[in-house]
Amino acid sequence: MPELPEVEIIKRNLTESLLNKTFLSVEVYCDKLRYKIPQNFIETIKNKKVVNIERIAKYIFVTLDNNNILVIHLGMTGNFLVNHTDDEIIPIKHTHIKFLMSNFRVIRYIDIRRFGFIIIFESGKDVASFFDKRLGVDAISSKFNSEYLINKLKNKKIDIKNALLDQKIVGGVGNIYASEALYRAGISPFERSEDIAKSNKKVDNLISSIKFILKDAIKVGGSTISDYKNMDGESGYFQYKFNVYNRENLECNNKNCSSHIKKIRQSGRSTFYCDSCQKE
DNA sequence: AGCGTCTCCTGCTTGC
DNA sequence: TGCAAGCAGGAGACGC
Repeated sequence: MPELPEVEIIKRNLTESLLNKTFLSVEVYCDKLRYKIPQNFIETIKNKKVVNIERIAKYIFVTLDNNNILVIHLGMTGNFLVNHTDDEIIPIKHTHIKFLMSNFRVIRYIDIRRFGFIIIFESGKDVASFFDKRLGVDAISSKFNSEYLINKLKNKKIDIKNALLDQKIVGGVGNIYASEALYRAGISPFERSEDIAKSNKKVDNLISSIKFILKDAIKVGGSTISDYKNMDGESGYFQYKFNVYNRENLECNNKNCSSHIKKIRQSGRSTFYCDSCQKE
């Protein structure tokens, strides 16, 4: 599932193919994504040049030379596949949008579950007001610091695992890296957010664990990025070496620990943890 | 207001 | 073997 590291790699990949290039054509095969693709989508993009691409949390922002901004979220299964027009373009199921760029790159947006979306904003101001309500700071930015996090957690009764999933608290962490970061920090997923906020040590540890895990995953993804061109588009995401995620009943990777990884449900989401390394 | 649950979607896995 | 149920998860909607 694309969380911050996967989105960052996809953003870097898109930058290579899109930046300073012009959309020659756009084809929409399915407009029913999380938000319906608007009627004017094609005409808004066609013949426009990409002047900037950035990522905040799990969002990718593509700025065009008419100042319009494409805001992209990959949902659960969204991905972009890049080919050259000279390549054999193998048809792939669940291809919803196809872009042809002025550098003869064919970029396909593929999204099996269609939880992703691409919306267009006319200005940066519109983008800001959209995100003010629903997004906190980016998890690997310097703005994600102890003062910020303590402030966000201090009155929250929810489990810390749930807090990490709340994009208004920290942007970019999803269900997989939330479990991984808590394991690395040695913090129980059940610990209440307001209690974490009372301990500077825990807060600092949690922040550095989150940043370490996300940056480390970007490094791993970065080394496998060349495979993207030849990918079949079905799997899509690189595999990080998880310590807890999807490791139910397997031995804890901590050499000094003889426990096994537990899997439980927290607010309808699976949480993986080690009950001996992660104590409240 | 704050928090938990449901929902959208498809494909893979599990169980009868 | 075949079918149906269960599960996976991001984030907005909804309900208490």
